[in-house]
Amino acid sequence: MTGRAPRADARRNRVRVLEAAEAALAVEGVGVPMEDIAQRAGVGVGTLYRHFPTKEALVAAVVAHRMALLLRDADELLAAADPGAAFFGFIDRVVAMGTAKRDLAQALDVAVADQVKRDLLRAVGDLLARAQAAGAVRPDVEAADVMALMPAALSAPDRLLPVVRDGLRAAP
Amino acid sequence: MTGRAPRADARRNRVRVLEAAEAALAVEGVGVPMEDIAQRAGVGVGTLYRHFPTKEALVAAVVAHRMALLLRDADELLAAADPGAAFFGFIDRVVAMGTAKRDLAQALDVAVADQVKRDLLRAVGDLLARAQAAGAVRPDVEAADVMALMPAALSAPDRLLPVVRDGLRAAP
DNA sequence: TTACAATCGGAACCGTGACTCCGTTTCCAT
DNA sequence: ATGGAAACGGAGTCACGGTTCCGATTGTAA
Repeated sequence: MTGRAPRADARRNRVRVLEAAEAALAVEGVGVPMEDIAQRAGVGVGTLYRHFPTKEALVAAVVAHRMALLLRDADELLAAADPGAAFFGFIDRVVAMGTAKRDLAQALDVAVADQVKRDLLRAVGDLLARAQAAGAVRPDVEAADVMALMPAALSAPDRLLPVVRDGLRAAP
Repeated sequence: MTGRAPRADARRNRVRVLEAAEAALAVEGVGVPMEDIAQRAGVGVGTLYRHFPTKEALVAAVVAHRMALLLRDADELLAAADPGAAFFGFIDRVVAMGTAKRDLAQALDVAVADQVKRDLLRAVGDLLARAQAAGAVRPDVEAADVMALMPAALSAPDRLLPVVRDGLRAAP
C-alpha cells in the first residue's frame, strides 16, 4: 500500500525542517517567509515543498504538534482529583507554552490543524464541564471562550492571568 | 504659510475615501487592498495616494477617527458620578464599537495612530485610576491590560463580557 | 562498485498588492 | 469665457513571497 520507506537523509531533513519551522514561527509568527525557514534548516526551499505540499500544511504540522502537547497535558489533568484545580492548571499550561510563541496565539484564531484543534477543544470541554459540575467555574462559558481568552492573557500573564482566573470562577 | 484652500472636489473625494476605507476595514480587516477601497469610493487608486501618502497613513486616519470617538466617550464618562460605573461603561462602549469592526481589534495590537492611541490610553488610565481608587477595580491592572482584553471579549461578548467584568472587579 | 531512483538546492516563475507617473479632466480666479 | 493650476484615473512599475522545475547530488539495493 504505502510506498517503500523514506531515505535516511529525507527523514533527517524532515525533522530539521520541522524544528526550524517551529523556531521561526515562535519568533516571527506565521508571516515568516518559507525562504527563512529553509535557511534556518540549512536546506533549499525545494526540500520544504517535498515534505509539505504547502506553507499552510507546514504551519499546520507545527501547530498540531503544539496542540498535541497541550492535549497530553489536558488528558493528564483530567485524571486529577480536583476538577477546579485541573481546569485552572490547564490554563496555566497554555499560557506557559504560549508565552514567547507568537504562532500559538495566532493559530488559535485561524483555522489550521482542523482535526487536532477539534480534539483539543473537546479535551478542554471535558475539563471545563467537570469544573463547572463541581461549581468551580461559571456555568455559561464554553470551551472556545476559554481559548479566546488565552491570547489576551499572554500579553501580560502576571497581571491578566489572575483577571482571567477570577473572571472564569463562578460568581458566589 | 499653508497653501491655498483645497478644491471642492478634492474635499469631497477625501471624505468619500475615508468613508470607503472605514467600511472596507470594518468588513475585511487591514488586509483589504487599496484597489478595493478605491473602487468602493468610486475613485482611482491615484486619488487615494494624493490624499494619504501611504496605506498605513490611511488606516491610521480611520483608526484615529474610531479612537477619537472612544476618547470622547471616555471623557464624558469621566464626569460621571460613580467611578466604577464609568469604567465598566467604557468597556461596554469599546465592545459595542468593536463588534463587527475587525480593524479595531487589529489596530489595538499594531502600532498605528501613535498620538491618538497615546491619548486614548491616557483617558482609559484616568478612568481606571478613579475606579481603582474607589475600590471598584483590582488595583494591579494597567490601562494597556484592559485594552488587551478587548479583542477576546469581542469574540463572544454575551458570555465573555461578564467574565472580563468580574475578573477586573476587585477581589473581596 | 555501480546504477538508478529518491532527494536536494536554488534559480526562475507567477500572482498579488503597494505605490508612481503622466496624459486627461475639472475647477475657479480673472 | 478661458488659461492654467489642481485633481483625477488607471495602466505600469516594483518588491515580495509562495510555488514549481530540473540539473546535480546522494543513499541504497543488488
